[in-house]
Amino acid sequence: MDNSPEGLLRSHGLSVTAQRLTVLQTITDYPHITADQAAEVARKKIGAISRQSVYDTLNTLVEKGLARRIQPMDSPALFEDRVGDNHHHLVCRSCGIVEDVDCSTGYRPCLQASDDNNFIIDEAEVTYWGLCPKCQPKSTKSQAKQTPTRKAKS
Amino acid sequence: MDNSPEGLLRSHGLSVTAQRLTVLQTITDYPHITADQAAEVARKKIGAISRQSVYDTLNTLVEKGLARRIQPMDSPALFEDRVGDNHHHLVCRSCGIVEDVDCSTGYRPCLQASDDNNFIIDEAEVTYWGLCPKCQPKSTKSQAKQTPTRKAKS
DNA sequence: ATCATTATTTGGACATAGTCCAAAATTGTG
DNA sequence: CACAATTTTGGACTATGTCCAAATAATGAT
Ligand SMILES: [Mn+2]
Ligand SMILES: [Mn+2]
Ligand SMILES: [Zn+2]
Ligand SMILES: [Zn+2]
Repeated sequence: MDNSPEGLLRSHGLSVTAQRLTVLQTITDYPHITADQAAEVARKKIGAISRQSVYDTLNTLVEKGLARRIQPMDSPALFEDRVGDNHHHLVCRSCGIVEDVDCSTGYRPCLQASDDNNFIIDEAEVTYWGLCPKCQPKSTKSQAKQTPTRKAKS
Repeated sequence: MDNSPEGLLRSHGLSVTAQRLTVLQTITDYPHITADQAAEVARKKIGAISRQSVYDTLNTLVEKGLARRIQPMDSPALFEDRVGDNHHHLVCRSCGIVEDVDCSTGYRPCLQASDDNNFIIDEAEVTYWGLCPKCQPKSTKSQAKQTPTRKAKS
């Protein structure tokens, strides 16, 4: 009924547990975190939590619409608590950092397919690939030798 | 030098092997195929091919720009030979079928991010999610009970 | 507060997709 | 044909995630 984390869980029919509260806090603190990274963080906060519980919690949060899962190529799934706005993502090919981008047309689905092939489209998922500021060649200055982890496509 | 499959491989510095020719033909015949499915098809054509060789060939083809890899959520990587046009994809949440969609603005990157966060963007990857014609509720008629394999997001 | 019921958590096994590696086979070259 | 370089093979291994049944914890009703 209130808007505390506890109330948020209860209002979605979920019982309140230390594990869920911790995972929920974790994806708020660290948007675009992997399940295993979230487990690490959660363990620092509450001492122990099973891997399965982290996965269960994340899956439940996604089901209930309290979290969103994205899955950039060559990355394990990433979780965030920013939901409902169908925002998009910028991914750095070199360091893998993920940044949010507002949906340019505001609402989901935000894009018309040039031909919808008679599909009923409910979502347009957009991933922008490129180089983040830190990973960009620094023109004249001595350039840090980056080993790209994700190669640009043809 | 010519435009046979053999010439295509040679012109990219690759030696010509039965395995490569077969995998190349396979992704032409079956766009959006998985590595394991491609292995199955290839085996029917030439009797035997190792799983590793299929993966190696597909990776090499992608590196050389002769194939493209896409990775819809909850799916293994899919390969196709349609390259260089940065086209997009429609994915059915129910049956998983993947269809091509032309890039609406013609050239890559085809979309401006609303804020590029100072990234240098080289590609905009778009995946449209929805229901294919076969998986859509058939209004009045008796409706096949579909068990969606991929749930719609909040 | 205590109990009973239900939901959650745990750890271990299992599944899938993919890579690493060294030996064997094949390809391209002279 | 023979040699060197490349590719293929099969088996082990890794990473990410799910399945399962037993143990534990949370909720609702006395
Ligand atoms: Mn985000
Ligand atoms: Mn395609
Ligand atoms: Zn970067
Ligand atoms: Zn379908």
